[in-house]
Order: sequence, then C-alpha cells, then structure tokens
Amino acid sequence: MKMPLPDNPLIVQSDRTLMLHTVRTLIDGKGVPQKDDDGRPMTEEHPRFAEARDALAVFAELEKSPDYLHTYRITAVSVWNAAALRITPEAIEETLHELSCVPVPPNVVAEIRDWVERYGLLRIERSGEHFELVSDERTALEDILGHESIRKLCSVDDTGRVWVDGLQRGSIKQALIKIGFPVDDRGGYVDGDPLSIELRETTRGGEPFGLRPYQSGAAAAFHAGGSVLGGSGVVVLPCGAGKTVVGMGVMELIGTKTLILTTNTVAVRQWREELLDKTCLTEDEVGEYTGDQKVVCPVTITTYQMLTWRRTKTDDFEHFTIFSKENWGLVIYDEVHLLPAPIFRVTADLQARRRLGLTATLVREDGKEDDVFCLIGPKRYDVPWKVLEAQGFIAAARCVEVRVPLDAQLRGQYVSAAARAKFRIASENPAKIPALERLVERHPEGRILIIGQYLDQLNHLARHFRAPLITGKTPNPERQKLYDAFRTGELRLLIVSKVGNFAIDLPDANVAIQVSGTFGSRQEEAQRLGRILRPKSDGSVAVFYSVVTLGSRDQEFAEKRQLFLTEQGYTYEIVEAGSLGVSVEPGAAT
DNA sequence: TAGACAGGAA
DNA sequence: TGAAATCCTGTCTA
Repeated sequence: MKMPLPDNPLIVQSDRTLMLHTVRTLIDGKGVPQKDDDGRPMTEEHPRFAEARDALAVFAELEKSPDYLHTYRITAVSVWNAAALRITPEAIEETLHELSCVPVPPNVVAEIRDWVERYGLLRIERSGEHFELVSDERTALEDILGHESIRKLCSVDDTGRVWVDGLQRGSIKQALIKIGFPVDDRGGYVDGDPLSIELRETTRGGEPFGLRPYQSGAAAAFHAGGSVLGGSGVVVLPCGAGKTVVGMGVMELIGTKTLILTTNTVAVRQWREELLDKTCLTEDEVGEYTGDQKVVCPVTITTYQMLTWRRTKTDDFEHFTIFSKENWGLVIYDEVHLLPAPIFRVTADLQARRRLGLTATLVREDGKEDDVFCLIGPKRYDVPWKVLEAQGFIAAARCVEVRVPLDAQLRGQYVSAAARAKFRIASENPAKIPALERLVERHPEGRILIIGQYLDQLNHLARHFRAPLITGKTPNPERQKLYDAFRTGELRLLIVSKVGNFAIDLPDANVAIQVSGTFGSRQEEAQRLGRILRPKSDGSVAVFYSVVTLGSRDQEFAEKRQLFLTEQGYTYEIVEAGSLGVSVEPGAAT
C-alpha cells in the first residue's frame, strides 16, 4: 500500500467522517509559512480541493462547509448512492488513499465494503413484460420473503422465482430499503415519445443565455450511465442557483415528452414562462394542468396535489390516470424535499419513466430520504452554497441574530406557561418591535422583508410600520400589485407570513428580518435566506436578521434552525438588542 | 365567463 | 409540540 502524502487535503477518521482542507498555507523554500503584511499566514486554495470535492461527492454527504475545513460523512445511504452509480468499494478505497494525508482506518474500508455488497444483493430485472426480483444468493431471497411487508408485494412461482408486478416496482423497493436492502433496479426505462427540446442562445427577452458550468455538469451527471443506469436521481442546488435551468438542460439531453411536477400553481406558471423564454418550445407545446386550466401538451406542468387528488378516499386518482395515458419519457420533480407522502404511492407506476428530482437542501435522515432514494433515485450532483457564492452566482450574505429580552411581566407568564405556549409567548415578544425599528432605520436604502409565522403578530407589525402585509388570504392580484411596487422600489418594506416560504415570485430583497418561525425548521431558514441571495448589481452584501427572545425556547429553536446554514459555511453574528439603541426595561430577566 | 368564497384533504 | 399555508372542486353571484 502507498504511503499517504503529507500534502494531501483529506483526513479519514474511524467514525467515517472525512475532513477536507479547502486551503493550504503557503510555505517558502525553507519550509517557513509565509505571512502577509499584517502577519497573518498566507493561504491559497488547496490545489487538490476541487478534485477531492468532486470525488467525495460520489460516496459521502457534505455535513458542514465552513471556510477552511469541510466535513463529510460516509453513511449507508451515501454509499448506496455510490453503489447505484456502479462505484466499487475498491474505487472508494483508492480515492480515500489517494487524497488522505493520514492512513485510512481499516474499519472504514470494511464497513464500506459491507454496505456496497448489500446493495448488489437484490436486483430487479426485466424479463419481457415482467419484473423479477433476483439475487445471486438464494438465502437473501428467502430472508426477505420472511417479511410480510415484502411477501404481499410479490408472487413466488413453483420454481421459487420471485415476480414483481410493474405497478409494485416502486412499493417493493420502498419496503425493501426499510428493512435494509436497497434494490438495484435494472428494470430500465421506456423511452417516451421523442420531442426535440433545444436551448436558445438568446432568450425571448433578448438576453444571452447558456448553461453555467455547474448546471451543465448537473445535467450531464444525471444523464450519464446509459439507458439502464442513468436517467433517475436528484440534483441538489441552493435557492436561486437555477434548478429550472438544470431541468431544461436534462430535457434537451433526453429529448422526450416531459411531465413536470411542482408544489403550487405559481411555480407551474414560472416553469412555463422559463421554458418558453429559454428553449425553442412553442406556446402550444407547453401546457398548464391545474385547477384553472387543464391542458395536456408534449411538455405538461402540474402540481403534486393535482396528481394525487381523488373524489373520495376510495376513488381512483382520476387526474393521474389521464397522465398515465401519455407516453412521458421524463418526469421532473421540483422541490423533492416537499414531496408529499401520497406521491410515493402514485409514483409506483412512474418507475419505468426517467425521473429527475430537484431540491435546494440536502434531504435528511427523517425517514423520507430512503423513499426518495428508491423512488426518485440517488443523488447525482450537488454544490455547496459557499462555492457558488465564491463564483459570484449567489450573493454574499451576513447573518445576524438579534437577542431581545422578555419584560418582567411576560417573563412571569412565560415561566408558568406550558411548553408549547412558551414558544408562542417568546416568539410574539412585543419587545421585538423597537428592535425591528432600529434595524429598519439601519438600512434607509434597503429593500426590507419582514418574515414571520403568527398572523396576530404580523398584523400588529403591519399597523405599527404602516406597511402592507401579505398572508395566505391575500388574493393573487393584490399580491402581484405589492410585489411590483416592492420590485420597483416604490415600496421598501413588506411584511410576509409563511407565504414567503412558498411564494417563489416574491421579489428579491437585500435585507430580510425574521421575527418568528417554525419550531426548528432548518429548511425554512435556508428558504428565507434564499430570498436575499440573488447577486446584487453593485456586489453588495445582503443581510439576514433573526430576531429572537433572549433565554427562551425561541432562542433554542433559533439555534436549531441555524444548523443547516452553519453547515453550509454561514456564521451568525450575535447582537444584543441593547447595542442597537433599544432601551431595555430595568429588571428584565435573561 | 370570470371571480369570489366555502369546504375538505393532508 | 402547532399554526398557517397549499391545492382541489363546486356553487353562487354579477
């Protein structure tokens, strides 16, 4: 075995975490670290960082990405992701040895080997019109048939061969991964009716257009592998990085009738406009299938709810049956992390179609990661937020947590309240208002969004600031009017409820102030930061404030909410309300 | 024919 | 842990 090179960027630890150096210190000819004029060590991007990042993305999950040291973890699902790409344990081992500056612990290699073997153990193969569950090890089949959850999804013939109905292809993969057996699905895809989808070089709006390197990389990564291996999986990119464009890139590569699934009707329209603007598809080739209008075209965009709607609990999914009559060659799942549970059932019949999942945040171990893995496919591509920031594709952002005390009277209520009431009292702390005033004053030129969770609180703020409030009840034309006013700068302060989490047409701002949020939702935090990440024309830094009540459940949950962004390399500055010039009531407890 | 609104689902 | 958002259809009004 080769000796590790001390210059290498990676450290492999026996708990299967990987530490990757993004930079290295510059050393002069005598081995002395070089310093700049201020005496700080001089660094450069580690020459093997990019190579290592790309290599690790294949079989490890990025857990944290602060500036200098990225942390990855090797997990069962991450290894199965790699195994799905036909990466061998030997190749993984070789990569680790190649990149590591210390010896690779042998137990890590053994565990990886074990997982990969599990993946190959069961396969779905096509035999004519039927699918067969096969294994080279007879005992493996017997083992899994011992589970009722598996037995009811397949049939065993006289010779002991195990057959799976095409409609159960998804369900059985789901059931098997639940008991620790990820299936290698070699059932292949139907090609779908061909449709030429070319990207324009100039948009309809007249702007030059082309895929960014990471976008074409994502599309190519999805498409690689041929007709059996490639063609299903998930692409993970930050908010505002142009996931729609990746979708178009894939559509161009595959060139077939495409069904696009989104979370809401605004997204449906946005997709349609993007497709018309940036591809050669014509108006009558792209259809919207929603409550408003039901148009099926070679490219059809609809919502998850439309697909799973039925008259009563026992009826058919009637809209879904319309779609299954069309010969789709590609299904795109937008915002895969929001994929509702019933979609998994309905997706069974789509196992024969190519499937692209798009998402902003890494899907976590909340149980659904398995479902996404086996029903949509493995993760094919991701880029850390900070990498895109460094390349200028998303704006740099500062995150600030502003801590506000709770006054003595409310503190009394707070202490005696039940756990869940505590959170609400702290969230709606009226002392947040003067802090908000100072923050708004700080940005006289800013375009400011105040985002919150409780309608009472937001109504109050709207009256206080004499600013318009958008909630779920605000009719669409009214929203549009306010968005436009905000976009033109006529309106510089806008208050939004949880609609802000979903409304993708919400205009960009350069200041976002969060006054309350869902328990510990990291995803929501990421989504809200995303509101200010569009690159600014003057290159200025956007600011994200999170206003929390000091020493309360509000603050605890805020910490949890911040985890994802911290992992992505963002740091939160802590500011006490007092230092903003807010008078703090004497005796206010902390 | 469009819109506003109610009611159910998850 | 709970509140608020979404979507769909269907009915009523102008």
